[in-house]
Amino acid sequence: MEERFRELYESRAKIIKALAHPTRLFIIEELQKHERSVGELTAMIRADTSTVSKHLSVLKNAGIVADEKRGTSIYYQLRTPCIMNFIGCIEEVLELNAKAQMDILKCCRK
Amino acid sequence: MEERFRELYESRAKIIKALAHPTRLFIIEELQKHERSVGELTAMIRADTSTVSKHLSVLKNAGIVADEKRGTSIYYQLRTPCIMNFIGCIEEVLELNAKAQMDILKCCRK
DNA sequence: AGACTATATGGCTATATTGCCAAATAAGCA
DNA sequence: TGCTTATTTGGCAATATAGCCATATAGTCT
Repeated sequence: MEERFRELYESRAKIIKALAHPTRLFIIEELQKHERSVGELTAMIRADTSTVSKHLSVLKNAGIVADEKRGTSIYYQLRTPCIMNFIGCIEEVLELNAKAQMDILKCCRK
Repeated sequence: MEERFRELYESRAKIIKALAHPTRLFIIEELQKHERSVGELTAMIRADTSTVSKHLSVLKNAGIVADEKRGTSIYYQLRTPCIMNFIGCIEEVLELNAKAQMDILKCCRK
């Protein structure tokens, strides 16, 4: 693997890592419907504000969401909705896994 | 966020986490072209065999790749090629980020 | 200015991940 | 059987991440 390739994969991995957390996946799915303020998200997630804020800043640093101050709150929105497509693929993996698990159960029971 | 939702996001995050590493992204891209043995991949990546083997087992546990022993080697293949689509979206994020960076540079220079 | 609200940051501990080495396993072959 | 090759596993040190608390910042309102 050549060096410049390694860098490309590194950049991609950084973005993907930003997606790789349950809370952040929730946030992304929520933002796809609506833009949301930190407070609104915090209420839905039921965690410390600071925790939610940190998750948002991870997403923002990765360039996945953008924020906009309006009135007294800061609203976050999804910057690249294509992110959602990819959830579909993850779901496909999960289904395959579940199916494989079923097969194991079926085959070894009479 | 209700409990059962949390579990769904948890499952998704596990899969995504398995993708979130440069070496594993390389492996996935490589497997999309070809199935490959551990040895072949190790040669391309130039890391310890044990390291590559562990990366492969992460991908396998997530259900992203499957392995098949044939002859003296174990060949790994991509189980859900849709994984590749999602790389396209990651690329889109990277491009947006780069563009934003350019804008910053342009705007603040005379 | 002072008080209040919304959000972000620093600091900390607990936990997870990475990558190497050494050792274990598994299979094929002399 | 013993040797060799291919791959996996265990152990360990270095590093990164998560989440909470306390604190800081920024803006609004009186």
